[in-house]
Amino acid sequence: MATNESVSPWDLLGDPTRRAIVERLATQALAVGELADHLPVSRPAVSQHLKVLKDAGLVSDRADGTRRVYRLNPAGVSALRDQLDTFWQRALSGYQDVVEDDTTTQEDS
Amino acid sequence: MATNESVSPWDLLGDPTRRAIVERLATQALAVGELADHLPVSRPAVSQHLKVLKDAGLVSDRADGTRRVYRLNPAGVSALRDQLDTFWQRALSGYQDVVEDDTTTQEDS
DNA sequence: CGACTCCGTAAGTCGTAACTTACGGTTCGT
DNA sequence: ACGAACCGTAAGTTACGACTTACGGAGTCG
Repeated sequence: MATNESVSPWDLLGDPTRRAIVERLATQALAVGELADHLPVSRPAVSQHLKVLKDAGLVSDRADGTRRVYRLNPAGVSALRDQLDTFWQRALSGYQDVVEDDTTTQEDS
Repeated sequence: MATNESVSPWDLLGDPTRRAIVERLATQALAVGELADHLPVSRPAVSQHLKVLKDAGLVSDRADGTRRVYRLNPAGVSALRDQLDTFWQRALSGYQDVVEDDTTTQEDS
């Protein structure tokens, strides 16, 4: 059920609020209310975004009392990035890829 | 003026039609009508998408008789990819980047 | 010049994603 | 057991992007 591929990664990260949530969860696991406190939208809005992210397998949740703590799902993040990379390869194959030739990468990984 | 940064890369590539255009232009330079012939939308729709892509510096156009030939702009593509990479670094710094090697240490619901 | 091709823009319609408020369920503390 | 804290979902509103048709401009060829 995790890492659902039926949703385009562009749809997932297309929303700024959702990107902010992902960035925040990358720093630390947080409850819904804690996320909403630092976002310009209401708490239910955050819940709805989290549902989308969870359905896509990008985040996982864990009960902690009355709170629900969300964290990033490494496998989902990995799958997401793979999909984006796939686009780039499809888009730029047969085309001079001048991005990687830029050699501004500070470190290989 | 090229490589306008005021538009989010997610907004640019968020639309499937726009992604198809980019992928197609990566293969070869094409006129508006030629692009529209292989897309499920009308020619003006393609024109509007090309305007967005051009304003963002992703494509450049060249007059050829009555036709307008569009091609990808390498600098724009490079800049776009940099912006996306920036997001990933911001999102995943301080977080174990498991893209290259992950494990499904996951619990759901 | 006149007809034809190719294209960009204007104007308007429409679907949908994102948001709000309202409500009910679950859990914990006293 | 009662109230408070925390959350998910339903219902409804709204803003906006993508699309269409209609039109006019620019270029080409006879």
